[in-house]
Amino acid sequence: MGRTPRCDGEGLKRGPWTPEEDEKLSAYIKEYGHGSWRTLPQKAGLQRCGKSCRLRWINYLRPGIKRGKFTLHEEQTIIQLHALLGNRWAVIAMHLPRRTDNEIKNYWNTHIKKRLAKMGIDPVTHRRKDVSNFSSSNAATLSHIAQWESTRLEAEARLVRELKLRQRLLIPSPGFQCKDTHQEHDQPFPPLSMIHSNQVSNTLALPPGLDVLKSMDASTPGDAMRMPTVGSSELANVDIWSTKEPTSTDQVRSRDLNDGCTNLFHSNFDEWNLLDSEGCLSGDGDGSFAQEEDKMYWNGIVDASAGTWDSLVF
DNA sequence: AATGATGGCAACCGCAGGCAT
DNA sequence: AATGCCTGCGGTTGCCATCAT
Repeated sequence: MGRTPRCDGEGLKRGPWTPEEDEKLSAYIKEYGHGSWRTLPQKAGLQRCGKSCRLRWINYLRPGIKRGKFTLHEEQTIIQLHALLGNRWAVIAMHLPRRTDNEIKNYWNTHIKKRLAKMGIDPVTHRRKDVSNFSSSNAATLSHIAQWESTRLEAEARLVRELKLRQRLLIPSPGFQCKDTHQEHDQPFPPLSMIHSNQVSNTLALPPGLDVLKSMDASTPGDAMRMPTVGSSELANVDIWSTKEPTSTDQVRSRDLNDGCTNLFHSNFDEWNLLDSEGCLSGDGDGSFAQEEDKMYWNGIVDASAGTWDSLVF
């Protein structure tokens, strides 16, 4: 494997970007595209290394980037996907259009991680840290933990179900938009007519970010016992039959499936009515939740996952 | 008001994988 | 097959603003 050149070239600037540099970079990319990042700085008249330019563009200057407070939907998507995927920020970012992996990573490290830890939930495993600790904790905390756990399991089960359903049908979920981590573009699935006429490949690759599902698929009995269940009515909510005009006829792309998962999450969150006028999380913006708001927040989780613990059907 | 502690976030570092030669 | 380049990713650092004392 090749060696990565360091950004320590003679006369190369580092550190915070100035407005002038931003303007140069933006203007150049808008005019010519980024092309090779290595050669871009020279062409654009910047005393930066290509890597620095790329980072600045992707995380800050790229059009359509959403900044500021995370919405409840976004936060829940992050938490649930992190429970499934771990620190795979790039994959998680695919589910949060217009957010960068760097921003999500920062938000996790500075807000969510701390909050979960405060509640006695291990941010790494998404499980209770120590049962004995909770024997003396108050009922509200216990309730929150239980809610969190049920929601985590719910998310896992939904992903597995969705995957299995699509594998069984050998079709992807249509209507979902394909969102590249760093470049938004729509790439809907081909219509069923094309699929049925074998105009598209039957290949359904497991999304790279969802490799975990492979192991879950062959889960141990113990793991299976953790899986919550879902009635057939929920499957009906998965809109697998809607069609859109195709732009791709080759094969199902893994990230499309990823996005399907996001929609799945959001289908539950739509029931919530906990957002402020801007659709943002309650709170004062410094990451701390008032106790009452926190209760509502987590109660929303349990509401969303209520009634899904029936029989296990895959 | 001064100073240290803490939090938030942009940016950097180094590794890994894909691809071309 | 080996090598090198380019890009993407995740972890970490360091700066700056805010808060606490």
